[in-house]
Amino acid sequence: MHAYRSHTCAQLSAENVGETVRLSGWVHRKRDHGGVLFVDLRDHYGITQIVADEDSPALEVFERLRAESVVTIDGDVKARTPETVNANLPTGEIEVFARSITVQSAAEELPLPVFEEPEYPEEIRLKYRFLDLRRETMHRNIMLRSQVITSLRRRMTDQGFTEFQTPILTASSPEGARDFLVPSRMHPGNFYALPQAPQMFKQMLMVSGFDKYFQIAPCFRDEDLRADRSLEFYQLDFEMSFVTQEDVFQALEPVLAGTFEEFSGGKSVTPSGSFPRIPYAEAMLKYGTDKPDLRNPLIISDVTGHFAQSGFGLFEKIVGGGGVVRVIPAPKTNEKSRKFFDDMNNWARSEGFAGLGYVTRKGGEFGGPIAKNHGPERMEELYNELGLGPDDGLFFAAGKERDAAKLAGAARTQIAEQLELIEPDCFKFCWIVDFPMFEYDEELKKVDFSHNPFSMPQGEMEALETMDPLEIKAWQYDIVCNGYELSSGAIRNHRPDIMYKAFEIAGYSQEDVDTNFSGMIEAFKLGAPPHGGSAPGIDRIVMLLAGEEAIREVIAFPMNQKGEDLMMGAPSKADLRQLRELQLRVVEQPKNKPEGTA
RNA sequence: GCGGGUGUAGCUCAGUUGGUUAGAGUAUCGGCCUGUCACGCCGAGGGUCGCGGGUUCGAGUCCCGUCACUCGCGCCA
Repeated sequence: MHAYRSHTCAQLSAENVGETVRLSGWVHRKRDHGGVLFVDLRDHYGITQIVADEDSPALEVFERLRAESVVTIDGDVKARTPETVNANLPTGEIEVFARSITVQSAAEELPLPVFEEPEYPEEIRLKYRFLDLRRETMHRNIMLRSQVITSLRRRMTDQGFTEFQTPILTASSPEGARDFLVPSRMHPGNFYALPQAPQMFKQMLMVSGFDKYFQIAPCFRDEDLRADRSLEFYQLDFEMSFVTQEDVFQALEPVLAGTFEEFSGGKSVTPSGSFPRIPYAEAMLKYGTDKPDLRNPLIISDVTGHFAQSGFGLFEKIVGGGGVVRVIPAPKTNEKSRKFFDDMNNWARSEGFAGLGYVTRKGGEFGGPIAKNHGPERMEELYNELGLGPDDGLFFAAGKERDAAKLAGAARTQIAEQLELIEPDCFKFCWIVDFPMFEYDEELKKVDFSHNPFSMPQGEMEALETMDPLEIKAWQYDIVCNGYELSSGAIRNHRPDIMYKAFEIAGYSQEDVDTNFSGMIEAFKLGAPPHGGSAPGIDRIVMLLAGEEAIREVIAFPMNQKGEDLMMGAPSKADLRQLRELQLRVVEQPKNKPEGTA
């Protein structure tokens, strides 16, 4: 017989009654009745009840063994009597009578219980992640992650994509985030950078003639963390040659829709081939964000024109100063108290906005200061234009366009949540397209790239030469699901002449480009195919499918919000020998910075 | 860097208007128990109320500061 087990803890059933078996696992739960004792023995696969009585040498061993100890049991499979069958357990028709027991590893008192799953502080969960991961939900999440990755990989290879590996120790890439640097021992004073994405390499693979690349790629960005963002994360990174934006969409939609359908547990998924394409400008207007949650039925409208002349002085002033007025409907709020509307305004203030105005309407009767000053006839006109009914409220976000759009977007989410309008049990995808190529940087007082400088401008050279730079769109796109940005991507600029011209508009010379991006420019001068791709975030995909609200719940060993690994104790100080080898010295910063220093 | 929330036993939490020796469940330890599956019953140990300062006759509770964790903003595709 095998040293540790003849079966797993999920394998035995009534068919095995009478067999002698060997099981190994963790003591999940122990029920000691004195002369008889039951143990739920757990492994990766499931749970089997072990029983020991005074005829078994295992009885007194189990009596002093704590939960989560690891044991090997030799015993006989016995049928349970009908009244003792546990219908909740797949192995509930049988139990194993322990003939002998070997304690492989006795557990001390636990800092957090594995059994049952109340909320625990993340600090303790992360410090004892190996215990946390034994819990059913976490175990299931991590298994789901593996299955999702397997499915994504299969769907990509089925479409003719080839998986590649690209360097982890590399040079700084031209993404916008802060790099992680790794000192080089052989080149003191020089540093590798960890990839923020394998961007340059995948483009180089296209130039190398490989046509369709993908990789489950680790990426590193040294920026502050969020619930859906960590220092390191994985992307389904892919790139294709001789493609238009439409080709990229047609390649990715079946992969995402297929994977979501496979693992959504019956929730509806936007079908492949019908992901809506929403231009960036439209998204900012209608949803107040470039990552709209389409489960939310509310649509923002611009009503600036209505308030150019208005009895409501504040809006008139804002509009006169070049600002805008946006509105978010609050359908069927006639029964809502004044507190509901005031609370929304307080919420907006707590979020750092100036405030959120509102109009109430009950049975056609308008209420609130905006309606009063603007006048009921003009309100009626506005309502008719917006297609709103006699019992619909209306919230107002006014200010500079950027601020008003942002407030309206946040309010749209808040209102829909309060009114429980978010459609449950579905995954709604959309593409955000036509991102602007350039934007005006208010701080630097100059035109700069708005996203990635290596995207192809729509209209190519002609657009760069003839159009207002701020009007030029890029072949740049994001894919969004339920309000989460899953990826961004682009058709790349593979033409050195267009590259130079684009950088010239942003204020960089040909020499700047040659110096900073020599490898890429060189490659593009020696025969580069038109190409493009995208890179959906794996952690966010699994998070959505697992129904979790933080990617930490689908990462086996995540960091806390300060970027610390509490289990391994990273980051940690380097010892002097290591530093000497690298010719580095740590310069301590004074804790209390005197005024005027950076 | 900034704003919100949280911090009481190993863990989850309660703690009234500022008032006796800070409680419960769970876990741990000891005792009893032959059919449980959240087993049950009896008992015990376990506390810098995050930390520091202040107000007060008296602070877990009020005030100020600070730290930790977390959510968000900035930042970041």
